[in-house]
Amino acid sequence: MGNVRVRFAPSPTGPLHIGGVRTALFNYLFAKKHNGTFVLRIEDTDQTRYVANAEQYINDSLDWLGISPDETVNKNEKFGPYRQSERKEIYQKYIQVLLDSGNAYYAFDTAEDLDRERKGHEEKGKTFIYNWHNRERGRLVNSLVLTDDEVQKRIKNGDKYVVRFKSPQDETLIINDIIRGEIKIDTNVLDDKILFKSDGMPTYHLANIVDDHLMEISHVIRGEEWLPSMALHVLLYRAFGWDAPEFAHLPLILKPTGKGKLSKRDGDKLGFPVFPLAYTNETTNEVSRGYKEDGYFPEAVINFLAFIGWNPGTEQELFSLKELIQLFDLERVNKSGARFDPDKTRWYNQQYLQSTSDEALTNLYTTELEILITPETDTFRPFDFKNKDKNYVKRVVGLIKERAAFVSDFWLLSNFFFICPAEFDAKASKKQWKESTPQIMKDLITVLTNIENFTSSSIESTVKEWLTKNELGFGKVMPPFRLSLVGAMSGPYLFDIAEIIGKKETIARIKNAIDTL
RNA sequence: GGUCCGUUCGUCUAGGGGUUAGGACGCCAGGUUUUCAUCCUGGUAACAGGGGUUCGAUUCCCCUACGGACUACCA
Repeated sequence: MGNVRVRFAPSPTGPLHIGGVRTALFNYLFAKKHNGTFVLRIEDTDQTRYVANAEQYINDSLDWLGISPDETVNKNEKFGPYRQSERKEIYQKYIQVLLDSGNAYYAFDTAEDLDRERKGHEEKGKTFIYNWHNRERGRLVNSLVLTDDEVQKRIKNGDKYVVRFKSPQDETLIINDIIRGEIKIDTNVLDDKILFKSDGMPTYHLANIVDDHLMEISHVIRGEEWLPSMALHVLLYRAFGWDAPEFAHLPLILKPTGKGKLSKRDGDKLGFPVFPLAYTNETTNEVSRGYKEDGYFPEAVINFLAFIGWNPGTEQELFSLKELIQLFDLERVNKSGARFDPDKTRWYNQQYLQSTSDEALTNLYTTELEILITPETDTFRPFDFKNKDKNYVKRVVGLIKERAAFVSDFWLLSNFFFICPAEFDAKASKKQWKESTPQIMKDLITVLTNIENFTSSSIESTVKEWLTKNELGFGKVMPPFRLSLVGAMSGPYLFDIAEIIGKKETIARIKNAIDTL
């Protein structure tokens, strides 16, 4: 393969959606696989939809995931500027080339005129296409039906106009897509798309082709929503006399349930993030959840995103970014859309959490406050880890990590290692705390007091010995014992808990339970 | 409506003219843990339908159905 240059070209209209992130990832993987260059270009030609902090958000997201561009605004600028709003003159120059060669023309139709045409056609059950079909009937006002003098007069007069592409007649285009193969298009069904808007800005189609050519893009990897535009784009390259890049249209990410593609609303409704980073809408103050803030590892997000619409053909599921780069192949990308599966994303994160060292998890647990403060744990997180011995926390983490999928689960799973249970699970208390329990617990305290070497195994053997000697059932002792230390019928192996919190605290908690219950 | 793209377990998918159609998530059951979770083992479950081509089709071709995208002076 020659010099590979790919680009991710989002428009800064809001936070980057997970589908966009997947497109960026596939571009990144393809670039790295072929020792190519990954370019980030900002497509901000629509001034009405521009959102100020969106560009920063895009950069932050790619940085967090570790798939930053090689070339973009303020970074290795070889073909800049990388913001389309700063390339206006370039587009003006190139639209003139198309006008001069007769591949484009001026159109003066107003939005109302066009609406009326569309409605009229619709009523007759026909489809309105702005192309040679009706152009020649002289119904539309453009430089194909107007004389040159009239056109010049209107322009001088300050009349609003757009520039349209003159699509060819009676041709069958055979275009190739790396993922889908050959696609046939009849040029007669193609619209004469607007290339240049009346506000002096190009549309996506023009800017995209001009920039991809000027930036020497070799492969265009983008979402399937662009497939219908591919014919226009190929035609545009031809009109300019340029070689077209290769195209690959990625399958869409669909809603977990129901119809259509994944949207922001689905995340709110089903309780999973749709954005890499949390995002606050500046005008509405509405906050959207992000994978980062929900406690996902970037590696896990990369892994599950890579597997939406692609797989290496083996039975391995877990891959590092490095491995993904090695294995990635556009030929193995699926053609059909994939439903998003929140359960599987959780599973991926759990896998990554299990393979993360206790040391690293302890650091996250004690320092990354934004991970800890999630909707679930927000209500009770009174603990300040600053005064806690780090080794103590690390032992706790080692004991509870296998039960967690997120670092944000840790507090719920381990709070009793740090604070004495303030209340006891009502259902469990009723069931496990009987009339005779207080006396048994008092005896247990005596037994525990006499243990010199307060380790899990010695506590276990001593307590079990005492149990058999006095013919006491496990069921009478262990459940209330657990209830005393944990406050509920859950948690790691009980003797391990006792060892970690220590003899003094263990006994204090049993006393506390006797007093409370 | 028109154009284009697609269709293997509930979901993500492997496979490919002759297979017990494989894996993962989820779900269910058993085991471990005298708790809960994890973990382990097992189970459930699929080639959209109809025509061809062929000795043979889930695999190739056509049609239908269904799903999706696009159909803006948005990208």
